[in-house]
Amino acid sequence: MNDIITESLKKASDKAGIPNPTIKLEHPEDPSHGDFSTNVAMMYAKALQMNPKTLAEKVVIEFNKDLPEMVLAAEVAGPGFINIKISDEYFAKEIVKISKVAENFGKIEIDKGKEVMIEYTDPNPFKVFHIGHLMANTIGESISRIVEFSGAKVIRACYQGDVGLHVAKTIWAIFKDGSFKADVEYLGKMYVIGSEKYETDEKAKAEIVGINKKIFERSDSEINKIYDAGRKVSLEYFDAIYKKLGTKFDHFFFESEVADAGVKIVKEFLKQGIFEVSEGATVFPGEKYGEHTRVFINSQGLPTYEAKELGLTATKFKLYPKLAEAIVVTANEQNAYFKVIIAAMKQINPDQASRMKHISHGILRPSSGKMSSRKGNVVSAEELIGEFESLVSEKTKDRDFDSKEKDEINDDVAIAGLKYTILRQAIGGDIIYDPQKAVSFEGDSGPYLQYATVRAQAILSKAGKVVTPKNLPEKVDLLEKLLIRFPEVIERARNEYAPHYIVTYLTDLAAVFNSYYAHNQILDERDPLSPYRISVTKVFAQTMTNGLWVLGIKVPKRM
RNA sequence: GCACCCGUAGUGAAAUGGAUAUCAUGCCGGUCUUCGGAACCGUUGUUGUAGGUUCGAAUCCUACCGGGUGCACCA
Repeated sequence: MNDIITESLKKASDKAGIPNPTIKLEHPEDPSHGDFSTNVAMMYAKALQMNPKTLAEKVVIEFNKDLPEMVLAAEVAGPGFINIKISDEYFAKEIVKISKVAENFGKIEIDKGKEVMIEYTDPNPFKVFHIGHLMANTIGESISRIVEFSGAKVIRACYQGDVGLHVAKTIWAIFKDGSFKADVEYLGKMYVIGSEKYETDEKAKAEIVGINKKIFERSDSEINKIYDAGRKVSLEYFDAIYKKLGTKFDHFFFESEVADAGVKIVKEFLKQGIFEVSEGATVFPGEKYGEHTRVFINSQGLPTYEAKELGLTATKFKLYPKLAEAIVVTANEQNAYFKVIIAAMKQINPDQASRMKHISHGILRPSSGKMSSRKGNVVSAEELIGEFESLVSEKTKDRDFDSKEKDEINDDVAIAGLKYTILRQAIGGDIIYDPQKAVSFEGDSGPYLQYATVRAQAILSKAGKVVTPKNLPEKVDLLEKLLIRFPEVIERARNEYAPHYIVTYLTDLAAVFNSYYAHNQILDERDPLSPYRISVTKVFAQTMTNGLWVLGIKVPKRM
């Protein structure tokens, strides 16, 4: 529909004296202004030395001469907008059409045939899986699903730091502690101790650096034993969290696997002058490219995170050479770091560099202060999910469900509340998480969306079979108009890597449906419009289900 | 010190350079509780400051004020 209208407007504008115009079609905020509007006349008025309103009138006259079928009327309004009204019949017919193939409603094909890798979450074995990882996972999973919904083949990747100083710090503390427990909480504690000593105690620092080297070399059997056991218990623990969150990774990358490749690249391009040796370390002199200098190989000859990143990227493209995009989701404290990496990549492999995309998120903070697993004042994902779950179970405790179903509902609702909190706002900013408000189920919330969907599902199961309606309404509601926009919303979310457009849309849609529900009797055997309303309800339920799926939120059968 | 990001009702957010800045929450007031009231309807209240660009600025530019993050061998 959008394309047809844009085309007609283009022709009309051309006839009205605007040669080859760019047409921007938008939905006016105020529905009384029509279903579409465009500002072509205002955009080109100045260049043509005309009054925008007069120009708009001319365009409308031309447009009216050959109206697309679904358009009812076009008129000039305000400072020179052209407002377009679509016939109610068109909307009603579209809804009926969609109701027959609702399962795929919203899927688009702009990425058909493309392969896209998205790397996200990236927790580190031996460290806590904290709420930052939870945030990255929620965002990365949603972007993955948006891209999938757009037709691409998505490869979900997770990159885990199984070597590096953080591991050495943990193992050092375990040696000092004298005992070893294969338990993530214990490992987390040891990491905090090792980290503190590294900063404050020169002797400890030297020992940790020594252990780090041995980890890389795998030269000490006692270290290897602790290392292997600790790595295993961490990874199993992460798997349990992914399951709960609904993520299935296609590929796990480990720092230990990409380190050598990274070192090789740095050494090769050191010869070509891209890297330099400075104070015993191999660095990338970022200042030459408007960035800052970073160390890629330290003075002990070990690769830093930077070199490993290069190795990782090279490995990704080696395994999947066709990748149209290699997206990486991280916290925004890594923004400057990634700029340097991409600047270096541009020198090493400009083609691959152009396919890299870094998306960063802010922090999810419980009350105040920066969260850091180094300082130990972290909220773990487990704690946060647990908190949500117990608040949800408080609300469902009087419901008449058996305990197994209730557990599932509590899980789905808690995760919905959490993911909604993260995805409702534009990616990048901090999310201030007030425990009380985040769990409140009133108004904007994941459970509100689930509830509206569940209500619609209940009606549908009572209605039985959805039949093709014989009667269509003369006037459609805002609900139908909104429903039809779903694929547009997906496309915009995909183009801007912005799940929050979908959240905003679904929240709007659920509110409009709840209002429709309150004002219309949907099931009524005597009402000839009832079959139509059932079709609308079906399209609504499926749009919500599909939209929530894209956000990584499940819809329970009952709640 | 330098660089980047962010300042929108009491609170949390939205807004593709467009029309009267939207939504939720909060406060106050209301709704045949037949299809699931975790709902619906109404009232109240907002673009950090000062300039500039533009027919039009929350959005772009400059300065200032306030907050966050990052800047050499951590990840």
